[in-house]
Amino acid sequence: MAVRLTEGAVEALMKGTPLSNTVLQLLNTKKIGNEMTRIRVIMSDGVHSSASFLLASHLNHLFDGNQLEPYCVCLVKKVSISTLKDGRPVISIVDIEVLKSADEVEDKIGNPVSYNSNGLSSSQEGADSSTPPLKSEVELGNTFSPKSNKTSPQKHLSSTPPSTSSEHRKFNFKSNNKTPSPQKPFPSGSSTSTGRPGPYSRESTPSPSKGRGRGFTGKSPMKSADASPGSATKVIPISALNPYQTKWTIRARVTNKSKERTWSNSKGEGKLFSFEIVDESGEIKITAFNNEVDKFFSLVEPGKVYYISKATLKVANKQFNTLKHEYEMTLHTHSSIVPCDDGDGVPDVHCDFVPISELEQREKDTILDVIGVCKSAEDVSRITTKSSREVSKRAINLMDSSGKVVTATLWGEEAEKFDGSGNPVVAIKGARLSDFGGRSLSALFSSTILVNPDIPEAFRLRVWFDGEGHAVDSQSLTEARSVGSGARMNWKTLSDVKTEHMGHGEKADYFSCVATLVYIRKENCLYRACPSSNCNKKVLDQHNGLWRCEKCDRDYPDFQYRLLLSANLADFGDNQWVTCFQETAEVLLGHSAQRLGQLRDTDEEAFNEVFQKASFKTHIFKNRVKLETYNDETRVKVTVLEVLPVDYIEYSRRLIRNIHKMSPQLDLSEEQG
DNA sequence: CCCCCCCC
Repeated sequence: MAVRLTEGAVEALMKGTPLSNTVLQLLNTKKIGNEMTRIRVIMSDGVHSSASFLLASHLNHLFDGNQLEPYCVCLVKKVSISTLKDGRPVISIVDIEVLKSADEVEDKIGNPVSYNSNGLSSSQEGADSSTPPLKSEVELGNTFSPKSNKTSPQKHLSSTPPSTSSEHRKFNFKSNNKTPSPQKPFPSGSSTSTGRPGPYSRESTPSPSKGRGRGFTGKSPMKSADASPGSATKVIPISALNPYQTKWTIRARVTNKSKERTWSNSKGEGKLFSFEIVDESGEIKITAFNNEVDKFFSLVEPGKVYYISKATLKVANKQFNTLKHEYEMTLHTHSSIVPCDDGDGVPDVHCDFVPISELEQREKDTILDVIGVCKSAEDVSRITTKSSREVSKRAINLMDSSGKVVTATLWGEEAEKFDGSGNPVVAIKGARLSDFGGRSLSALFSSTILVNPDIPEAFRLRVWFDGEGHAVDSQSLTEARSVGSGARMNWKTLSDVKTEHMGHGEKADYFSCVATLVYIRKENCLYRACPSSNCNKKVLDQHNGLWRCEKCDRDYPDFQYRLLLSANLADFGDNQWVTCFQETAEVLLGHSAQRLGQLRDTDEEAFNEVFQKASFKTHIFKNRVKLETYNDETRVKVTVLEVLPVDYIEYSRRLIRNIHKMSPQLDLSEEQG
């Protein structure tokens, strides 16, 4: 039986429509990323093909199990589409099923042409060879090239131009590699591998290629003979630079570039910009002033590799330079910066992302890298600094898969241009950790802010957030309210609730308390609920594979687990049974209802452990209390509306207040400490 | 040769 592909699906997906259950033919796969752990896929609907598909990593076993061989026909059940900084889409395949194996199909269906994200179809050629390389396909790793890595004609500026035109030619971009597609991807070309000659060798040595800028299926070409343009000086590692040696060339990648800035002080005025570069040996900061700004500002592009020679080394001013190098560099009239098109072996920017949940353990003022989904963002605002300067600022809330949120502040232009719509993934390299509000982050002039960066962490977060993360009850490390906002909290001890007869009135009462979860009833904490959104009604097992919702008056093929938790809270004076619904219960237990349902059905031990771990934890509980009559028995019912992490400053203030309540003769001012 | 890293 012939299989019918979902014609038009590729175009729709590429335009950002997250179609489900499309039937597509897989034309090819390729391992990508520095660790070669991501699988990129070319999919075809018979009309168009596209290489913008990425297999979500939890599906890698399908690739490893040789199920995703070329020409197999797949049901692409679920996708998650994200957009790279330059606007190109990445279609993450979240769920897929092979309908017809490669053996059964044997050939390409139809005559698909490659669909480019600009909406144009390339003519003639088959998808395999004509698909332009996505940056992601060649560079996925814990790295990024911050700005565009376009292969447009290189600007070529130098105060001492390259000596020969042949060398210039040699540096031209090597593209359009039409090598027939190898069945297996070439071996990992991790830029930090040590089992091959280093990048400083002048010998012509074969080198595994990361494939930068080469065709999708291109085989690693031999690296061309090394040559530093314009001089006979040796290419040395950055770490070997010092002020006592002047004849050197380094080959390094630009990782961070400042804006052009002017200054004016008693010593004079001028303009400058600075950038940072990295090679296998280390990093160094380079500053250009005045004429050198004009000469080099537009040439130097983040992410690109250059030969650099003839600059001045001076001792780094550690007050303003966070890099480890003992020296920093200043460009002068004879300095030379020449683009190097072959960046093999030169590492990309590396981020050491600190999970948001770990920020509480890190020391204040640490410079670190974070990545998260922008859950929400403030509007931009203008503030005046202590030195009477006006600056724009915008706070954004970043969440990662730990469910923790941290507030990060962007400044100036970064604040103004930031667009948080669509919950982009945001990475900040070199943010400063502050203890404001508990823990928060601030971008510095030296920070790099990346929106939807082209790195696996970002794809992982995208898939996580679009799948389950958006519904997770997050907890912020940054206490949004400062002093006085506690006024919104009606603080009570548990004994207050009783002695003040809270909830006995017409309307419900609301109170907040600090209490410890001393007991959680596991029994009946989960129920099977209607899968339609906002219904939540318990469904009945029809014992025919269907679940009946009385409220919707419908049978469903599935259900969703929901939590309805009964727990006992205690503080220093009393205890209280409370009810937690889905959202609060998930926070207390640290797992989604769905996950707990699975655990209960498959791993009782792990299920029990969740409750053990959640027990004897102290939180701030915001509650509703109301008198309820049930079977002629009247009692107060306390429902937990929100669970917040205990902020120790708040907590101690509250303790003081309570102690004061108990011993009013003590003059304890809350304003102290 | 700069060196601003901010605000609640």
